Amino acid sequence: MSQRSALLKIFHRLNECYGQQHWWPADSPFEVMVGAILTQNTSWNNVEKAIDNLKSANALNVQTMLNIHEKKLAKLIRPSGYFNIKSKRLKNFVIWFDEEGRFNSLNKLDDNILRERLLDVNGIGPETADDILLYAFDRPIFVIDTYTRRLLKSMNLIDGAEPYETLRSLFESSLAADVDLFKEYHALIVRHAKEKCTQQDTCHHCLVESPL
DNA sequence: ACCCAGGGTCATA
DNA sequence: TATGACCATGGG
Repeated sequence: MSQRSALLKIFHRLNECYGQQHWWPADSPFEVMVGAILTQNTSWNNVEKAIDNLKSANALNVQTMLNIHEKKLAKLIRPSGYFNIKSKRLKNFVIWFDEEGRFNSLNKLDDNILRERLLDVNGIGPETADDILLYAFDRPIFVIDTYTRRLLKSMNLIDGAEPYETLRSLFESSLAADVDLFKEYHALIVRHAKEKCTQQDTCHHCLVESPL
C-alpha cells in the first residue's frame, strides 16, 4: 500500500473512532501561540495551569507581556516547567510579534516566508512554528510531534530517524492542503496517543496498529 | 523513588 | 551532522 493511502486510512479510522476534536484548545490565536511555546516537552495539564495564571493576572495579551518583567512572567508560568527559559522565549516571541506588526502584517506573508520568520525567533523550533502556523494563522502546514513519529514508526511506515522536514512533507504531499484536515489529523493523533478508545474491542476503526 | 510529558538551544567532536 | 547536557513542574 502506498504511504498516501495509508495516511488517508489512518485519518479516517481515527476520525470515526474519536470524532471532532475541537483543536487548538484556546480562546484566541494569541493564546494558541503562547500555549505552543509553553507546551514544549510538557504535558498540557501543566500548561493549562500556567495559562490560567496568565489570565488571572490579565497578562495574556501582547502589551502586558511586552511590559512584564521576565522574572514576574516566569513566576506566572511556573507550573509549565522550564519557567526561566520559557519566560525568555515568550518575551522573544512577543517582541518579534509586535515589531513585525502583529497579526495583520504577518498574515500577509506567504506560508513559507512566515515559517522562516518564526524559525528565526530564538526558542521557536519546527514544531512550535508549525503549531502557530496551523492553529493561529490557519496555514496548511502539518505539525509533526513525537506522537506522530511514534505512530508512523509503530505502523512501519517510517524508519523512525527521519528528519522533521521529511515527515512534514510526507503528510503534506500525501494529503490535500486543507487546513481543517491538518488541524483535525494532528489533534486525532494526539488524542489517540493519550487516550484509549472508549469503544474498546468493539471498535475496529481506531485499532490503527492492525492491518489497514 | 522513578519516569515521562504535545521541544529547543547550545557546546562539543 | 550528530550526539549529549540542560532546562523543571506535576501526574502516574
